[in-house]
Amino acid sequence: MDNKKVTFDDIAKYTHFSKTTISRYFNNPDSLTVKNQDIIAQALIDLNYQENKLAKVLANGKSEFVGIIIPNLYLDYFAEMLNQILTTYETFGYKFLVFVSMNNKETERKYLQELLAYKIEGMIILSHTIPSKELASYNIPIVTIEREDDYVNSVNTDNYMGAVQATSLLCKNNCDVLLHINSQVEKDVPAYGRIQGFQDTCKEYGIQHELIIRDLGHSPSEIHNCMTGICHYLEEKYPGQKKGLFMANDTHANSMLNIIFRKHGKLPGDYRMIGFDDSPIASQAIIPISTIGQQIDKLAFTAMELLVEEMNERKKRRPKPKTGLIHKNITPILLRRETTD
Amino acid sequence: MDNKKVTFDDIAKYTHFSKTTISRYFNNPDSLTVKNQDIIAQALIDLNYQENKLAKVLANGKSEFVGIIIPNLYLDYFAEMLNQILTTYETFGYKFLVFVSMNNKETERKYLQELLAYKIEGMIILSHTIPSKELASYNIPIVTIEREDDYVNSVNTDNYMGAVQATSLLCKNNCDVLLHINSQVEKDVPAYGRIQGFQDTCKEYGIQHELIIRDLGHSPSEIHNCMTGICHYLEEKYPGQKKGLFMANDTHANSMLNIIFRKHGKLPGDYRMIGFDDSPIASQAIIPISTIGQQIDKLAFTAMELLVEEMNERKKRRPKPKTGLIHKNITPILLRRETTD
DNA sequence: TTGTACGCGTTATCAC
DNA sequence: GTGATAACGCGTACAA
Repeated sequence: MDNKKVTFDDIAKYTHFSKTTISRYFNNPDSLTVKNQDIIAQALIDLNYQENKLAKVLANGKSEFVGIIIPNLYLDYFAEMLNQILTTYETFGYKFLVFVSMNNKETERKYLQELLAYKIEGMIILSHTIPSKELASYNIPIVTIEREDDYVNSVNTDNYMGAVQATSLLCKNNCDVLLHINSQVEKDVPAYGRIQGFQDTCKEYGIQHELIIRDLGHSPSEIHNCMTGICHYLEEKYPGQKKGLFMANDTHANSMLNIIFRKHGKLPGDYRMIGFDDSPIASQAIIPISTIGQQIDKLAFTAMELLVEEMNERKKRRPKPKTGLIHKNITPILLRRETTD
Repeated sequence: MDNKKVTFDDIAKYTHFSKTTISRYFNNPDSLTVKNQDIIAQALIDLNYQENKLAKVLANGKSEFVGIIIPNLYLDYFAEMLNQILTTYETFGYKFLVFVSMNNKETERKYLQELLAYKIEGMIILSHTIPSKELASYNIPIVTIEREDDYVNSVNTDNYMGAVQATSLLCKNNCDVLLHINSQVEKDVPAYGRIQGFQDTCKEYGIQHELIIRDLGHSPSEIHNCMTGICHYLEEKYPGQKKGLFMANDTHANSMLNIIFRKHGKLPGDYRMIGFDDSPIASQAIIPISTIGQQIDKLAFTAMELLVEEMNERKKRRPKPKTGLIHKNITPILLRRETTD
């Protein structure tokens, strides 16, 4: 009813104990007699006490806040990642302050300041505009996921292995020529492994292949147009040959599949295709798309695990051992569906 | 470098001012001489000061926190909604503490307690397990989005109007029979308007129609199986007739479309279809799906607007006028694509 | 324009 | 087992 906040003082007066005892009831109950515990417990109910964690933070420094900066939520890779990170609350108890950066550097810096002002104990960074060197300079526990990580701890999908799996499968599907269609990727970001893995594997198999790097656009229609162009290109350049397409992600794969399917009324036998991510779109496509499934749950959980370790370290020893950087790799999973044999 | 936090006291000593003056520099700079402002500004840089908003909150009560409880993030309706809500930070400056509830009542209550403990100024609720009556009893500014809202302020899509638009379009497409396929929906949730709007409009047009209410399942495969069954049912019951399908959402629409398309190699002329939500899947489908687009950005912004008003009210007048509940409606937009004429 | 003193709600350090 | 009392970092009357 009343919004008047009841504090330890109120409880103390009500029970004729001191504030200290009330505090102990919460933080070290065993140091009170069972009887007195009951008295206080009852008082909490009578007075309808609600704890104030902010005051607690001010007093002991542990905010139990973790900051998150994520580029967006319309890519379901990010949405699902955030979902999984938030879910770790059940395990670790950390609360999350989340900011969507839209890939703007200045904006991100502003968000970083806000997060620091709220005394977050650590942060998880998924956006990629701020160099890891700068991130590291904030001198706060940080784990990045799937981005440049030269100066910070990180968790990444083993993109290289994923590409190897995808490329190998296409080879075993007896394709004549292998294509990897991707946009320009910097060499220092984990996703570059998809390109590297594709090339290495093709060479290892000694199979004809081509790397198609283009600006694939961002909106669905841009992607669609670009894929249409590439489709024409392929049919002219490799007529009659069995083409194995390793797409950069499931969205692109779906777009390409739709184009081919509408053209031929099916996925012709001279096309095999595999995507990346295991987005919902992959299984909801006109034909379920084979893909390399990122284990987003594991990525998220591992990231928090790593971060929690770091944060605990901060709380204990003064002389932090300053161990080297930790980069964890999560192996993706090959999901065979209907666009490969 | 050092993590020793520098406080107003440190700045005060460094500049030979008092703490109060430092505080004023931030909250009422004009009350200082320009010269002294500069001195303090320089000191902030020299000492590398970082503000502590938690202390500020404890002192003045304004946490600038808003709590969010959202069912999940794998439905992109929720993901996009969260995206849009978080984006309002640029406008209103409120930070968001977000919890994913997975539709568990006890879990949600626990989250509510956590949120209250962090002195949130208000909350936005998208999950629907806790009755609005209980929510209202927490006596804190609340806005719900698209859920039962008998006792709280809310923002909802005008589902009824959306259904009217969809149904009317199918009528104008000269369909012989109209079908609305949905799962069981409680009458007190806004989405029920889709069913009501469909029925009313059909009656108004005097057109043959059927309401198909089934448990449509949750996983993609469950949905697929269910849609397959319904498809058979329709083709047997309404052979040769032009069927206008108003699907409960785009995911269902896409699933149904895939089934029909794979069966006939196209969307036959005796099928028209329209979905709901304007999810990405709608435009990425094998044929772009006509749909009723929820204006998620407007829903989110309006919700925050409403919440901010409430929160400001709390900060000012003691005798809050206790005005009646506010339920805002956002009209959806008909998006004609290729599954309707 | 600037300073003093106290309050915000909790924890930590001593005592008893 | 329990209780004073001083932090924690900042805001805010009230003075000067």
